[in-house]
Amino acid sequence: MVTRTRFDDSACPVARSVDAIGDWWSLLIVRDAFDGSRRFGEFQRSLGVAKNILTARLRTLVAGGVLASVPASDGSAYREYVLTPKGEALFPVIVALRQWGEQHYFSPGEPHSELVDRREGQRLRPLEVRSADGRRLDPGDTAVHKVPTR
Amino acid sequence: MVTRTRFDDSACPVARSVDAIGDWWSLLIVRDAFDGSRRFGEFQRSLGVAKNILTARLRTLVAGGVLASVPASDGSAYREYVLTPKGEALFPVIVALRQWGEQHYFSPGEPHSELVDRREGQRLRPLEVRSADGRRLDPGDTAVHKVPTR
DNA sequence: CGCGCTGGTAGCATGTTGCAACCAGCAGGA
DNA sequence: TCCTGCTGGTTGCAACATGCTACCAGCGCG
Repeated sequence: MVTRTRFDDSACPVARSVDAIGDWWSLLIVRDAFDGSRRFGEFQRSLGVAKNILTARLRTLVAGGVLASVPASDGSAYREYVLTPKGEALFPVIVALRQWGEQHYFSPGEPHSELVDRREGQRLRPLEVRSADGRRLDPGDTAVHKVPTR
Repeated sequence: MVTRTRFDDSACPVARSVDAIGDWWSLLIVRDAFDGSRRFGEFQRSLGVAKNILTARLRTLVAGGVLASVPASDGSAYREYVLTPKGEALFPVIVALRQWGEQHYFSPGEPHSELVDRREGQRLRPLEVRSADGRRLDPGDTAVHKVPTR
């Protein structure tokens, strides 16, 4: 039932993304999906979310094309939830949130889960916003080009 | 009153970020701050959010150190809300959400607000997740290194 | 000194969340 | 075959959060 958007500045891609994801639980579900969770129970245990909420979120994520519901890979009669290409495209969003959290909400040395490069086992390089010709950009180097309402 | 976290997998930086931001409105407030909004009324008109909600969100963002409340720059007795360095560090998060929205929730050619490089006026390069040694990484190239609960 | 603007509060209806209980299908064991 | 436990839900209800509307206080200008 995501027919009506909650945020009416509909020309802004950020608002549409936010509306498409739905809520924070959905984002954490996506994070868990990146971390390898596939089954209802895995998400439920990992998140500690109420089952009815999880049911609803999984449904809207599937309806929104972020997750797909596929037959379980272990041959059982159950289903699994896997990221679609559109869901995988959320990777930079999750990484950005992760890096911001690492930076500002952990004391130095405090243990936390880490996202590492599978080949080298090293932590990732911080995300960088770059211009079309490759210069690093800070917020002040950018401007929002508002579209005329015509 | 963000004393208690809503998400208990507290070793995950993503969860902490999500908890620190609070809700989607807060994220859109931050987006507007990047776009140049500073005054209560600007946020309110831009977002269409109820004023009591906006009041609460601005307060928690200030309490969380994402925004700072400073005397108005025009000399009036009012206050303005500006991003702190911690708030500015959310830039990649907003850019990532924006790019995902542009990619998946607009028809080609559909008008929308654009974030451009101020110097060249060009749209930004898509964010790229890279390893420490600079290789581009897809989700499958990474793994979450869960921390032992000791 | 009156009026409008900004930046809020207060009260209330409604919607959403979360908890707990319940339930159906499948699987394995005795 | 029946018992038992696990997975993946659904349902009902109480509590909380949201959003709307009305109201209000301080500033600033004429």
